[in-house]
Amino acid sequence: MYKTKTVDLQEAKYKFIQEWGVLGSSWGINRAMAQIHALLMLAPESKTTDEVMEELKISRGNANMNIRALIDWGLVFKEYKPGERKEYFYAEKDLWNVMKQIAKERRKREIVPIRDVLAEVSEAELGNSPEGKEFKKVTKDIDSIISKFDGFIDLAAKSDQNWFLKVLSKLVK
Amino acid sequence: MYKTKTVDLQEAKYKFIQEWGVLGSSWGINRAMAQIHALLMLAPESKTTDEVMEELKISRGNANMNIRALIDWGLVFKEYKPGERKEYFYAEKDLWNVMKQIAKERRKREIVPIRDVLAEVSEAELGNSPEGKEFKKVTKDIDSIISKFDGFIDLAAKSDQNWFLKVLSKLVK
DNA sequence: TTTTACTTTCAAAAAGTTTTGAAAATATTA
DNA sequence: TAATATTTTCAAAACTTTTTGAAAGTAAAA
Repeated sequence: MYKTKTVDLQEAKYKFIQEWGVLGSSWGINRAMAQIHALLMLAPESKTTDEVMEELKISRGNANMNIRALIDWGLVFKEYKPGERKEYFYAEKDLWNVMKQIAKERRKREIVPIRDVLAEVSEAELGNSPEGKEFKKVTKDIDSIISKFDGFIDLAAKSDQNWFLKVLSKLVK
Repeated sequence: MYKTKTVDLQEAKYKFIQEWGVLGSSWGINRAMAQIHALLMLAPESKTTDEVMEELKISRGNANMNIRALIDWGLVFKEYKPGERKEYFYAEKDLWNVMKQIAKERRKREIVPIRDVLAEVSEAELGNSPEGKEFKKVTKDIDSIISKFDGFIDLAAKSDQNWFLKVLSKLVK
């Protein structure tokens, strides 16, 4: 087949997958989910559940549930191969699209709820005590920044990577 | 004292603190830590460990450890009051500074390690198999985007809120 | 229809994380 | 110095999340 230093590629893959798992956990994404995502991003071809189980040494249930979750997040897709009964899975590989997708989901799951609470709380009758005043000030301030971020994420999600990289380089130069 | 609808302020505070706790957990910050942060952000005056324990109904050990962690993250500060033996704590309230601080810490804890792995892995002898090629492509791509983010965070951390808001509004307008 | 291949579910187990509370350490006052 | 106030530590308990694996479900082939 291919004459490669197999050990090195396997080691490199392993290291990257482990680190992607660590990164995931500190962002509230479970290890298995992050590792499956890394594995599929690195794979030139789509993989079956059995391959994922085998390569990451995880159980069928675990593999199945986390592949579903990744599909749910729009980061992994299902594919059927002609003449094959098994389902194959492949990942979105463009990191820009990955980030856009994550931003969209997190916006829905996190920004929307906190803004709802802020809106609700801004209706409350808080009085004029120092406590009440401080509360108003801080929550108003928080809502103002969050709303700007929200607008930005919304915009970024509609734009392409090129636009974004231009913006970044203009800023950073 | 102050004639306020105490119930409403207390309720509003309670709701906000709870939600900040939920938000924290989905970003890998434990509930107590996020709640203490919220409590101190909303407080017009600095608070003692006992007040934090009392208001959030948590144990001394828990309060102590998480206040330390917040100090470690640069989000909470210690204050001594003349004639008092107790330590008082207050939070950074400017959300821009809070975010800058969090970005700085996360950069150190997360971006630096993943870039280290990417650098290490880019040195490996990967060969010319499809696997090796795909690995190189994907990791190179990831490093390129991460490095741009890294530069941006670094820049943002050195800038003030005004600069940032101007940038955002220019983009969003 | 029955068999076989494959996917999904979910209760129980394992692993991981957070919290408690009491004891030890430290600091301040008398 | 001893007594008191306060903070820190950390082992055990409580809680949460993740993982397993076997059973149930579904779909395709024989």
